[in-house]
Amino acid sequence: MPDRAISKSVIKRLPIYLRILDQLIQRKVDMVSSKELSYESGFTAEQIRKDLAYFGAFGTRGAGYNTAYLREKIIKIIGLDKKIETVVFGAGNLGTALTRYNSTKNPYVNVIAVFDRDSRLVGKKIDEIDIYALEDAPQFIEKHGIKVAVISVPAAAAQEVTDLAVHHGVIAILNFAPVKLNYPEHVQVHNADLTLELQSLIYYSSAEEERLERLRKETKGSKSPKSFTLE
Amino acid sequence: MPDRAISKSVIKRLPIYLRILDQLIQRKVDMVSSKELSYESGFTAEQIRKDLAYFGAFGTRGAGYNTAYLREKIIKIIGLDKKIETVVFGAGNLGTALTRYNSTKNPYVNVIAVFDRDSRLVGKKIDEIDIYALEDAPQFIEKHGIKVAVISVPAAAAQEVTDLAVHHGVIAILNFAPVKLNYPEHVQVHNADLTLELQSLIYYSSAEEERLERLRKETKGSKSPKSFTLE
DNA sequence: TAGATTGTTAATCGATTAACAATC
DNA sequence: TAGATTGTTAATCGATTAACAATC
Repeated sequence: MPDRAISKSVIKRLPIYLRILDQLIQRKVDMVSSKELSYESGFTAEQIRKDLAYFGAFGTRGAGYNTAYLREKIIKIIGLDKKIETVVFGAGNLGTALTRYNSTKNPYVNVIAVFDRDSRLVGKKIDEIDIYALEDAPQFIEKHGIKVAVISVPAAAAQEVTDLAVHHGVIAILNFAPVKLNYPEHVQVHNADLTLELQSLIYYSSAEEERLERLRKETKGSKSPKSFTLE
Repeated sequence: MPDRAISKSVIKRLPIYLRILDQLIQRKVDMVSSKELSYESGFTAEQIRKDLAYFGAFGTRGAGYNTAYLREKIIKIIGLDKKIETVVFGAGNLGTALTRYNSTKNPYVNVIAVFDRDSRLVGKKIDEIDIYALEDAPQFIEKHGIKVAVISVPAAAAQEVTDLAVHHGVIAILNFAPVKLNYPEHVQVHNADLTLELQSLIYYSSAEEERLERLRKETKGSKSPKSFTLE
């Protein structure tokens, strides 16, 4: 186990490696080299080897990594070896999507309850998962020892829900509400603001458009557009 | 405008600054210092000043930044000054959430169409937005000159949809499908894999749990737990 | 043994932080 | 002018890339 804190960039890549390993194992591939992992993931082979080396020597020189063994190791490192139970706050479209997705496609994390303030939704189900009233959350969280929660409520309600969750034992939150949450130091909050993602993407698309436009102009204007590298 | 390419980290922060400025303007705040922006955003004042300085000198020494002026500038930098029209592929829960959200809460980006393969959805609407058949996408994209698309279809369909979109002029994609897409160099793809986010969050929550456990043990074992710093 | 590929150390690159002169 | 805060340069920190010895 690591002495120094591992960088966030490394941690963000681990689940990607895990998914690739899952796919390889399903395809009955026993061994994989860092070069092959590089091809599948888009990261460099050096980086992959270095990332893994932070946690131990999991490979075999000359041969590569045993897929099943490496998978086990990564699962342990992330902490997915014990089944993770999580709850979702907000049974809107996003909450529903997240609940559905994580109960069917995510083999490592289980959504076991959804909470919503809207009494018309309470008592209904998302697939097999019950929707409870927000008031029932404290008891539920404590009873099941829930440590991880997903917040997909409107921005105005997000802080209140955070306070509630944290107060009853939640220490990790994935927040989809477009607000900066306040929370105690021991709590981990990751923000997944889909609007921001989309907006920053625009920057690159406009840059690209301008580049293309400039290109068109230059190509038109220049006398000899023979050797023209796109870069 | 910048000579050297601006780093991705800077670009990711710009929409956050923009949102804070929007809020300040709504609260009739005219001027804001980098220190206040730091408080609102969680980034350091130095970093904010440096980020902005990449694009020009927008502030007034001794006074700070004019909120309306800085907002205008950031909008121009990101490329949100021309109304951005985008389309969503996949009218499932996630696609619906994204469509709703960006048509009501995102003042800078407009979803103008949703495409889905499921004929039972075609012809329906998400709020005011029409759901079209996937076959109609090529014509629609070309007619409206769509450059940005959101992909929220199942993993198995994502590559096909990407190919289609790119082939008809899309140059920027926000991809929610948990697959590594292949695409030409001139296309920008941002991946927003919600499962991966959740999994990497688990790492920190287990680390935190272990730390708390260690703490409990140590506190129990030690004779004099008088001066005990959490950090 | 020869070939392949890891694990690790060193070199480079990039991003953040600190410091401060410029100036409102 | 004095106080405040920007814009910018220099210093530090951290992450990625390159190189290669270790070893299967």
